[in-house]
Amino acid sequence: MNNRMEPQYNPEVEAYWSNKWKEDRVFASQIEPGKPRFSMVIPPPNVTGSLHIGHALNLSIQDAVIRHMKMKGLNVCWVPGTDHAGIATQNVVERDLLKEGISRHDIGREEFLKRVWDWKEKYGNTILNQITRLGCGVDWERLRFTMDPICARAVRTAFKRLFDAGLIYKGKYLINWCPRCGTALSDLEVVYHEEQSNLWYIRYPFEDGKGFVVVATTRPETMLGDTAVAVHPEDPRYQGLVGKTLVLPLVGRRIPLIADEVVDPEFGTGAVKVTPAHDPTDFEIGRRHNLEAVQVVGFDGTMTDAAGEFSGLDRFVARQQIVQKLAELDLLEKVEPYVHSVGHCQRCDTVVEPMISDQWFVKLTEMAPKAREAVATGKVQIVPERWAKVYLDWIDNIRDWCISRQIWWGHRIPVYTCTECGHVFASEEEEVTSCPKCGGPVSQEEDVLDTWFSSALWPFEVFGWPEKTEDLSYYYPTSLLVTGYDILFFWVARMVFMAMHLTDQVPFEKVYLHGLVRDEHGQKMSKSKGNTVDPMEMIDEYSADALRYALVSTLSLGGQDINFSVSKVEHGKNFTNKIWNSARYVLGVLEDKDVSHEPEQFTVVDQYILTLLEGLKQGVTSSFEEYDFGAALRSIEEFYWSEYCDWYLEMSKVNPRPSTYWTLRYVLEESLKLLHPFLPFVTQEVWSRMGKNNYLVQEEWPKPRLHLVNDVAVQEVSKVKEAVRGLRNLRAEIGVKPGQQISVYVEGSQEQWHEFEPYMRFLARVGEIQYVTGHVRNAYSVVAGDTVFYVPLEGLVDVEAERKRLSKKKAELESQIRVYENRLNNENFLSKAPREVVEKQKEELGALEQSLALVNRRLEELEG
RNA sequence: GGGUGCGUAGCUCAGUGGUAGAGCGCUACUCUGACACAGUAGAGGUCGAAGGUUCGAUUCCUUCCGCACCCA
Repeated sequence: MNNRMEPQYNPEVEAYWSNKWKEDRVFASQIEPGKPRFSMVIPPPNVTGSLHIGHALNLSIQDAVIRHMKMKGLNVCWVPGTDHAGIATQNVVERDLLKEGISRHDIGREEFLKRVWDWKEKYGNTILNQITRLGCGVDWERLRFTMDPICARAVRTAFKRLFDAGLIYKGKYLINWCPRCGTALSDLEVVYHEEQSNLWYIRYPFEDGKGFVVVATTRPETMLGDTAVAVHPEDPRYQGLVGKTLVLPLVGRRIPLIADEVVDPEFGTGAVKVTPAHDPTDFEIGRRHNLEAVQVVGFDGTMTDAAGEFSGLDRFVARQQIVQKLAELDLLEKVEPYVHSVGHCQRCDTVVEPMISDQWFVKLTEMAPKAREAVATGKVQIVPERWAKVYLDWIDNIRDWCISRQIWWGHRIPVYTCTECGHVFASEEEEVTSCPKCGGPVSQEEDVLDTWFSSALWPFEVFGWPEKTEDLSYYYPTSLLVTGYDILFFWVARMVFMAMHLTDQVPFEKVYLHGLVRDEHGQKMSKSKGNTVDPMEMIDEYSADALRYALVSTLSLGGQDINFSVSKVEHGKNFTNKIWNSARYVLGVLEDKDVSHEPEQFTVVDQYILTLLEGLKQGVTSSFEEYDFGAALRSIEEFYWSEYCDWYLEMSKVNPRPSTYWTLRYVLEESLKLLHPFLPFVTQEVWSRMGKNNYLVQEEWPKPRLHLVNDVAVQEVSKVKEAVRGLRNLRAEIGVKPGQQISVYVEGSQEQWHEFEPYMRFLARVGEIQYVTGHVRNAYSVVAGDTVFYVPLEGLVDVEAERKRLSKKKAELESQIRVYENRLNNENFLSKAPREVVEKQKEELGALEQSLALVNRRLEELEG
């Protein structure tokens, strides 16, 4: 017995190992010319954030991949880093300022940025420490932050190249505006939720006093900015009226009644108000019909001077008052309850206001073909494959990307205007003081770039782009990207766009998109629902391995969302303890044994476990190749717990031989290697307890050793298991005390069973064993395959109980036999099914019939 | 409106063209010399519905129903 190993695994060792991996630079990667490499960049988490359960899943998968690849002998490089997360970070720091009662405008841009950097220095390491704690094998020497000078340089260069190529432009367009954040947003940053509201029907009188047109709207406050009313050109209700002039209520503006194809005659009255300054569809109508755009909602969310008497009111207050006023004037025909979808700011959930504004855009429409081709041709392979279609559909409907943000924290747009000659130019220099044309003074754009603009450069900027570095040529394109499907458009697609244009290469060869983590009943996790789980609490309470187990073992090949539950983490912890204790036992047994040489002969039982191990190695390796991490982990657990521990370890206690010791150790070691990518800590800890001085991740990934395979041995042992199970079942049913031995008379082949007698004795608590040819009186019986085991007991056998047991077995066998008979009596089956299938069915039927015959005979004997 | 995924044991999920498996939960027994974070035995399912393909469908196809998500 190895006294150094405690009876319970103590996960406190995890902190020790995660620090050791870091200190010993186990995952630091250097260029090794000629050696195949495997490179990956972390999806950089928000620097202000802390690890959430989705990160934990994402990182657990990547770490499993990295460790597996390293064990396969590749030069692995996993680059860690954090993202500056413009709006989110700015919001956090602004909130702090607010506590002091000041706004960022009070202290100015420079001072504000200083505060953000201070904040980052102080709290920005939180998430990095958490990544360490999870056990991630990242290359810490390559740590990057998206605001590092090298990344800033990459952003400027990327911007300049796109700008000079005419792929970035500035213009006045209708964009999504968040009045709370005070900035433009891209289309992707707007989230829509259904809201219960009203449809207001408003009368717009004709100028000539002959009646009115009723328009239906969900946004009465914007009527102040209406510059037309539109109907569908073929709508019979408005034939002959198009072209007439209406008087805009409350404002008095003369506006035309126009016809436009986009109007849906089914909506409301078929007539809609047109507000080009505050609605995307109306903006388009306005362009087609040369309508004026009157901005009535300001950038702060209050009504502008153009709103007349409502000027200065919040847009929602204005809505109430306008409706009330219309009602007073008898211009409100009716109000209907209406559910519609309203856009909100992804960051702060404020209702987004469409605004016409001068913003910077990337012409994704022009960049799309190359990005499309990369995926369509498989240069970038997306796993699971179905996401490729989603990606292509998105690209086929792509729109230009609004990249300017009216905030301070982020990469400032590197565009300068000469105040002398008016020359506008982009520069990759950090500081630009004079105009390259006339030498005059210049002023830089105030806005910063969308954070995703810089994230889109991540896979190449971390290796030194735009410099032609050795790192870049060795590690780039990266081998794999692992991320959640929720940022396919935000990030994955944009990386492909940028990489194809700027590096002429794909950013990564493969993308594995995993699902999102939900709560145990499949509900989305959210703070408001209170069903979130803090991964760090899970680690503290159960261990990082246990958490990783809970996440990864739940993964399926289809990339479905996974339902997280604490009970899975608990199970993970139980599993690590099982690993610990089985190793504890094996090491105890092996203490004084020499297992350095592979034996020439193995027992059947050794061969059984070795054969299953070979199958497992093959299965796990191919699961890795298919990105089926859940299946890989589940199959190792199944093997390790249900075969190695439950059967082999127990059988090894019976007459152990030198081959038994060797097999015990070999299977343990190979299992630890297979498990290491998933449960790095407990496997490493056990590995070192085995006296190994290296890191398990530096071991070679198990290779096939086919000479150890023996399928006959597996079949033989299966028969032993069946017999043992039958005898245990009998013991339980007739209430034999666990400690009490039973005698067994075997009616079957002594040749077959003799070798396994010791195992039967041990596993089923069997004492005396005799072989007989006829039936045994006063005994219970167990039919297993072609053998009957009789178990005589002191005292009388409960004939009724025995009859019941056998009848149940008989019924089971008969129903199975019926299925096989039906099949084999079917002419079509015999003629059309493959020969080997038919043969197999016949064999199976034969075995079942043999068992049934034995059961029937026993039942008859009971009568006699 | 267009698209995707999912409906298998009480719960959470694997899985396969030849009458279904796991974990948790449940019942009974065991602190048996690695592990009670464990072991042994057991109960529990017309694999969402209807058609079709097939010798044979829980598995492949179609339609429908229900749930979730994405896009407009």
